[in-house]
Amino acid sequence: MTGTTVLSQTHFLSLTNNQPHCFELSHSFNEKGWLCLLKRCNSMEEFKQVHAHVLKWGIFFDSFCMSNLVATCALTKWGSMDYACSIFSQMDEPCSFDYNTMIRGSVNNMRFEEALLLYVEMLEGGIEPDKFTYPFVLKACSLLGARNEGVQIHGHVFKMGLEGDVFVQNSLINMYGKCGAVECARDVFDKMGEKSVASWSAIIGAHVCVEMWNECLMLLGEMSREGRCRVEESTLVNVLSACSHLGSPNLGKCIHGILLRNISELNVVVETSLIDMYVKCGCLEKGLRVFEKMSEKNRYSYTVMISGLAIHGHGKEALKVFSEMLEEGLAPDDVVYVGVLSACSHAGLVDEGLQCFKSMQFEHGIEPTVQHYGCMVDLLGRFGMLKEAYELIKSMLIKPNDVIWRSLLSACKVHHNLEIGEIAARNLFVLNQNNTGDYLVLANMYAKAQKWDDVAKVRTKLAEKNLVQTPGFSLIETKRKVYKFVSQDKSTQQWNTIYDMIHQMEWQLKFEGHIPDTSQVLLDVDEEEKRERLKCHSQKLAIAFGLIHTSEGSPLRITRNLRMCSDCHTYTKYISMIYEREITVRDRHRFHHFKDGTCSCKDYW
DNA sequence: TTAGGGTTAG
Repeated sequence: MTGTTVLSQTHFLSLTNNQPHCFELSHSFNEKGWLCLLKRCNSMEEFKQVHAHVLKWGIFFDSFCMSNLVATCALTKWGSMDYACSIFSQMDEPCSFDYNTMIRGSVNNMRFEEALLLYVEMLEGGIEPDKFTYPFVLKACSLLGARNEGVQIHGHVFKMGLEGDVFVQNSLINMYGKCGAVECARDVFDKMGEKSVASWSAIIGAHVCVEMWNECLMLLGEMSREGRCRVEESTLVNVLSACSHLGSPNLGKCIHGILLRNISELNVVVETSLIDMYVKCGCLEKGLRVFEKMSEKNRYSYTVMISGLAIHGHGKEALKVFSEMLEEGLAPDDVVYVGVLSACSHAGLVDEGLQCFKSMQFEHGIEPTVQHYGCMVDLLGRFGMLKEAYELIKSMLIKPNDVIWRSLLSACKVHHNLEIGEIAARNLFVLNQNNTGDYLVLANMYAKAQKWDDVAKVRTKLAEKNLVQTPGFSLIETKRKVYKFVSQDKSTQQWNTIYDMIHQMEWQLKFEGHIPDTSQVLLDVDEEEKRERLKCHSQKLAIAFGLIHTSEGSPLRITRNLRMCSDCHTYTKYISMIYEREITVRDRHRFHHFKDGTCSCKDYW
């Protein structure tokens, strides 16, 4: 506990951790004693008293003393950047040390523009920046996403002859990475002599920023092969994020192994990343095991667990974990409520969702954001309560975005309500006219209602706008390698074998009574062509590849970038039964676990 | 004279 401070004319008394410190000011203050006192300050109150005495003793204009006052004020947790600025402004000749302190303090206090202005002021004042200046100036650029400024500063680094400093190089890699210029980051990295762990973390982080997940994993491999740097937690957190995005549990498990071998006690950040990786890779059980074993849980860990249970359709369990979080005394925030409401939505828990939406606002004082409304519209809409969903949108205090209207439109498609669907589409097209998927959903609804003129109108609009559909793809991992398939894909060398398998599967499916749902194909082609197109959707190609390259009975895991079409959903249910395989598919919204001809979503998705 | 540098989860 930090107690009160009483500073008299002759004594400085501070109660730190209940230990009184008493100094004879007359003996110690005017020499090095003031530095001692400065170091013992624990609050601005105490600092101001030391400052007052510095002024009283007339040592204020000693530059060494001023530098230390500024540094203490700008860099301690309890300090004040404004107060530091006021002392700094009184300095006649601030040196590079003072500028470095002020730049660092500004960055730590999220005052990034100010940090850059200080740097400019420093240059204009003819004060030469040193190797300590650049890491923080570059950090300001990364956090501002200021690539142009970063490039100029990179030029200054060369001019100053500091391009060989490992900290400056690491900062450059980070700056380029955060600004999305991965090639420039790579250039700095490749030219480095000795690389530190931070260099590897920074370059992997740079690839994470631009979602080059495979490259992240390759870099980790390179790092281990080089063997000079010990892999640290922070490096692996980045790689775990790559595994989550790739949906690659085997690689994720390897990383977990490396962590367990190298680090005796994992910290809460790493454990949270592990849970996130496992649940996003479809291994909910493993995620739960990590979660249960955690010695310390915070709001982040609860959020990943709740959202994880949500995307696997375990709404009731997600609500149970949420209750545990509240019992632990952790205050919920807006992000955890997004997880809670989406858990209700994925599992069709309408009453519970409505209840949570109310308690979020009235018990916990959290204003609903557009994401919360999105979850609620999704929850009501999926359940068929389309009028209620529409009423909720109309009652919103904030402007609904395209995601909200899209959610209503897709619910209208599922429940065949063209009237509200058209309202949703109209509003949606005001906000976003360039999403091909939206036009296709509307066209699909018209097609179901046999309104062919309207289908034609939507198609014409698509053509006029020159919109191209986002190419759907499916990823599958076998033997620790991730393979990517797009619809009608013939790019792989083995395409002949894969298409033979597709053909074989088609016969099996026909025998079991599967009828392809050609309404999913909105092309003006005959039925036969539609069936041909349908059977080569990326997910089916990935399944065929998986069946060829994995041993009998082993599970298949597929990750997709888009939502699954209903034909792929039915098809995969049949395949799980015919080939006796458990198939987990992660689409844009959630996980589907197919087993013995059924899906864990119970066809509610 | 002083102190100071990179990276990490929903």
